[in-house]
Amino acid sequence: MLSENDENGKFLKPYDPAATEGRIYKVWEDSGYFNPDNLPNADSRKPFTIVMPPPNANGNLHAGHALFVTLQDLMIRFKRMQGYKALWIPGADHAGFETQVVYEKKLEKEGRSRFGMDPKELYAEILEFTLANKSIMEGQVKALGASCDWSREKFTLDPDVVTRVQQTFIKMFVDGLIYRGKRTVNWCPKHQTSLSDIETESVEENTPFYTFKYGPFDIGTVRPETKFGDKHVVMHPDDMRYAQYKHGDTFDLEWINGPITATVIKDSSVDPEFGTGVMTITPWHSQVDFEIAKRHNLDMEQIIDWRGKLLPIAGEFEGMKITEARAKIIEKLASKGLLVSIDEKYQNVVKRCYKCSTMIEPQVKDQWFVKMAPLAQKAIEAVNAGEVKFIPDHEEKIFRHWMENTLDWNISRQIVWGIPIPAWFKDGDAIASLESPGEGWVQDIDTFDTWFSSGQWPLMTTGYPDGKDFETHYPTDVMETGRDIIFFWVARMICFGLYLTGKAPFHTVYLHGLVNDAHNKKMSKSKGNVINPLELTEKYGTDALRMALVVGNTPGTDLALREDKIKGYKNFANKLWNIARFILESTEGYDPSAALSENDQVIRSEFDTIIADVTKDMEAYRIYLAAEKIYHYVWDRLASELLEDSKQIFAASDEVASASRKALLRSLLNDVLKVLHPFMPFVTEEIWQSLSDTQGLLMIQEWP
RNA sequence: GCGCGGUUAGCUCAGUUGGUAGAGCGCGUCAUUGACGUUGACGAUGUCGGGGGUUCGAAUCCCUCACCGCGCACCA
Repeated sequence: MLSENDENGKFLKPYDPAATEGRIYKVWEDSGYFNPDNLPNADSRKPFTIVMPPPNANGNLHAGHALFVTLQDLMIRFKRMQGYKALWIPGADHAGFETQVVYEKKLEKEGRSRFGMDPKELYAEILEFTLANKSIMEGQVKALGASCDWSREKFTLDPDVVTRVQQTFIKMFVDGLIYRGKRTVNWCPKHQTSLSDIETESVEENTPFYTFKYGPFDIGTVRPETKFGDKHVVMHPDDMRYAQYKHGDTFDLEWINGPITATVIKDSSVDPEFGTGVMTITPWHSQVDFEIAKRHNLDMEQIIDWRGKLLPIAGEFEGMKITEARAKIIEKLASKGLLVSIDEKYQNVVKRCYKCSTMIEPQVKDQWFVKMAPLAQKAIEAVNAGEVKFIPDHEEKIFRHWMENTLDWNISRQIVWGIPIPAWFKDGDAIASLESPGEGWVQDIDTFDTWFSSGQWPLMTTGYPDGKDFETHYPTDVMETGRDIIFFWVARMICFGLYLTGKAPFHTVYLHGLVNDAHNKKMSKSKGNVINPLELTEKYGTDALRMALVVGNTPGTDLALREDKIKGYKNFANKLWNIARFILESTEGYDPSAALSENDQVIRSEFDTIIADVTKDMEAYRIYLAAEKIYHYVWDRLASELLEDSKQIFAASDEVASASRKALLRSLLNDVLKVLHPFMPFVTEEIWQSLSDTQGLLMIQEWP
């Protein structure tokens, strides 16, 4: 019998994750096996590689991080045990705009503002903030049991990454895939930067639709405050109602601030069915109008400044915020008898900044753009060829749909926190170069969209183009990440990978859903329903949290994280603990070579069938099923039936039957620990270390 | 407007190639101090969103409708 003073006396008490996990993690880390080069027979192993999505180093880990760490660690531990050279590369993302937004909020709380700050000073402050967060996050990733190779950890601002990202930019510029363009961009007046199309949210809103008298025409608009400079009236060339007006005709009219001269433009992009079939254009503040103006070579003028206030062209309205100006402008037009009608029920799509919900102001600005069409074409081809597979597979349709309709990507950001764009300007010329091309050239002060660098992450982490891991570990195997960043990240990684190496950076994309609260509502600070995963690991143990995140959680589906579910798996960890205790106690001095009785052989092969089934599920990434199957075997079959049955056998005085059963239980326990290890690494390793017939770390045992 | 999901037990969700419905939590009854910060046995609750079709057989395949969620979208 076990006693308190025995080496294994700990089994007399319930399993204590808090006293176990840190110690076990250190044993693993010290073993060096997180680095696959140190694994037994490393050279003959086939590589299996996962690049960890680098968490944004601007805050604590949230429940979504816990999910991806768990899933990826599961895959890695499974493959490592299966004999692969399993490499999981951790990292951290400086997360350009995201981090800058977080830091600006912090400044705001301190009564400071980034505007007016010295850019170098601001950069240094954010860097310090980011590095501090990065180190906290590393500790949190470890607490979740991540068996990633810390010796290969990368940060998106590592000097080699920065240089390589800049070189990609230059290469794309030379290849004609990046151009400098004066085009309509999504401008956030609060954050004072342009944003890509996917960094805006289109929200349908009720906005009154005004119709004004514009000379002989009635024109409609939802934005009267932009209309000061409108001097072109556009209609469809085939619209017979306006056949008497010829393209290029001019006419005089009374407008907001007095008489102006307007010109008739015929353009087939105008929908004759909409409104009166006539509109005026504001090319500087509307993408559509900009396109029309460009087609007809019309001049364009800025009406609203970068802060969202009216410029001198607005006359008496100069300096007013557009929101306050609108009502006053309508009032003035009405008093002049130019207001025809108001449709109060009009539904309009408004773009908003995805971070602050400020209304995006379209502005014309010189920016760097990536030509997406040729890149997207290659990506679609790769998917068609089966080079990249999506789990769940319907995500492929979503990917395809986006890729087929993708617009050029604005990669310039007017913020300091990011990788500098290696570009130089002189007399309207723009070129890409790391060094100054000569006298008179001025360096671009913009930085890259953070996804321009993270899009190259699988290349950076494996040492593209000639690093030691590139040959062995690129293309990687699985990209496991959130469904919500399929466009931001997955699509771009595939494009960059194909462009730079001709190979997609991974063959499988496993997309998980969101981790929501217990009622399946999205977690948010404002709702106060944010669950901190680290608190859960402290309360229930990491193994319990991991199981709760994994069981029944199908890829692509959101998960409702319930504390009672985690508690259930804490009980399971304890159940396993007590199974071990029972087996240890009742098989003392057993004979490992005892022959199994016929019945025990059946029991053994029954478990072999379960193992084969679990293995199949794991290989097909049906982790949610694999977890449930092994759980049920352990609890319902092994504990509830086989252990109970064994008590009878041990009580009867049949030496042969007892010897057989003892050998059976030990063999079942060993393999249960192995199969459960990827799911519940801590408790299984802890038990493994207490068994007399086992050697080395469970972590590197051969999968049964 | 286009696209993608979902709708299964009170709640949160599984159901891998079509073969008479499952898990966890919760609930009810009984037992047990046992290897078990309990656990075990038994049990109740479902016309698997509505309708139609294919099939010997449909939660599962097809069509259609409804509702919920999400993504994309330059009609002023």
